Amino acid sequence: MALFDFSLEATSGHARAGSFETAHGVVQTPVFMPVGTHATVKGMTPGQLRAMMAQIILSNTYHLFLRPGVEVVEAAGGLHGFMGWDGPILTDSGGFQIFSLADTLKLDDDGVSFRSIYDGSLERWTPEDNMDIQQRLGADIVMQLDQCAPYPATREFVAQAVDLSARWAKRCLAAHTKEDQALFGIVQGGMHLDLRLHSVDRLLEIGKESVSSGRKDFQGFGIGGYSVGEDHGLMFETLGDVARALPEGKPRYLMGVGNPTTLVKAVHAGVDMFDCVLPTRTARMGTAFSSQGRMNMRNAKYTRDFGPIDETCTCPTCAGHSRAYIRHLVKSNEMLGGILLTIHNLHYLLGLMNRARKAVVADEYEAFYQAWMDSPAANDY
RNA sequence: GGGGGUGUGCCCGAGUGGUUAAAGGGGACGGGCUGUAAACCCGUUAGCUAUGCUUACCGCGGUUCGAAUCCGUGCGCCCCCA
Repeated sequence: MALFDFSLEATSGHARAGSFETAHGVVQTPVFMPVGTHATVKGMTPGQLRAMMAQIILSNTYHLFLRPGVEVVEAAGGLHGFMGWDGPILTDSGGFQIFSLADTLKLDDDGVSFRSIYDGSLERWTPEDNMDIQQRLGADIVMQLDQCAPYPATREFVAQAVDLSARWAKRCLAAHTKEDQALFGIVQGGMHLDLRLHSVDRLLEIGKESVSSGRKDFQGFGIGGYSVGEDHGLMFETLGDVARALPEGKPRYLMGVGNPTTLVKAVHAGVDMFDCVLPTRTARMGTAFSSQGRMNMRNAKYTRDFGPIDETCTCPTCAGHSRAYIRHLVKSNEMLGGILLTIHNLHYLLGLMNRARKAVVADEYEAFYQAWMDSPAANDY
C-alpha cells in the first residue's frame, strides 16, 4: 500500500474505521492528535506520548516559523529529529493563527501579511511560501493555507473565505512536491451548508484537475471553521452532510475539536481525525476528563479524596496518584499537577478513540454512541 | 527605668476627619478554557428578615453634625538608650 492511501476497514452507520501509512508509521482512525504547537506537547516527553499510544501529533507552522525559524528545524533534521518524536506529525498551516490572532493582517490576492506575535515584525506568506515552509519543517501531513472565518460572520464574509481558501488550495497543491508528505485541503463555509458543500466541490474539482494534469491530489481533507464560538451543537446541523460529501476513500479531519462528546458525535457523523488543545490545556488549568464528566481538581471536595481521578482509568496518573494529591499539586502550582493531568486527559481521549474504533470494527457504533450519550460523561460537555 | 514606633477584614498591607463595608496583594471558594501569545483568565470573599439595615479598622472613654483617621487611657507587639 502506498503512503497515505486511506484504507477504509470498516463502517458502522456513518462511523468509519480506517488506516493510512506515513513515513513514520501507520495511523489508525478514528484518531485524536495531541497538539504540540511549539514542537512539544506541553509537559509531555516523546516517551510519555509513545507510552500512551499517541499515534500522531500536531505541531504548528506559524509558531515554528517565527521561533526557532525554519532553518533551525531543518538543520535539526526536520521536526522529527528536532523534537525527538519519530512517529507521524501533522503541521497546521498557520492560517488559523494569522486570522484569529493577528489584528494587523493584510490580505491581498496573492497572499497575506501579518505581524509576529513575538516581536511584531512584519511577515508575509503566499500559499507557495507556506508550502515551502511546511515541506522544510518536514511533517508527514501538512495542511493547505486557508482562511478561517470567525463566528459570527456575515454570509458574504464566509463566502469570500471559502473562495480565497479554494484558490489557495489550488496553489498549495501545485506548489507541494514532497513525496513522503501528504497535503490536506480544507473545507470552509461556516455554518452554511450550501457554502460548505460548495467548498467541498471546489476542492474536489481542484484535485481532479491536478490529477488529470499528471500531478498529485489532496490525500485528505480538513474540515475547518467549526468550534469558533458558535453555540454548542450548531456544528452538527451541517457536519454530517459536509463529512459525507467528502470522498469515502480519504481521511476527514475535523480541525480543532476535542471535547469527548463532540468526538463521539463527530465520529458518528463520519469524521476520522481530530486535534484539540482542550485535553492538554484544561489539564494544565486543573480539569480532568472522567467517565463521570469533567472534574475541576481545584474543588474543595477533593481535599481528602484519596481515590484515583477515575476508577475505570488505566493511565499512570490514576494508577499511582490520588485526587487529593493532584488537587494539592494544582493548588500549589506545581508543574507535576499539569503533567499528571495531561497524561490522564490524553490517555482518556486516546482511549476513547480506541474504543470508538473497536465499536466501528464490531459494527456496534450506534450502541456505543447511545451508551455514551446516556452516560454521565456526556452531560458535562 | 527613659525615648520612639506600631496595632486595619482569614493573612499581609494602603488609607490621617465625610465620596470607606474600607485600595492592592495573598489565601480560600467557584467558574471558564475547542486547527495553544494560556502552568492562564474571570468572578465571589462581614452578616441579615437584603434597592435597606446591622456590625466592623486592639479595648474603653472622649472631641465632632460625622472618626479606621483627632484626644485621653489601658493592653499587646517592635526598635533604641540605660
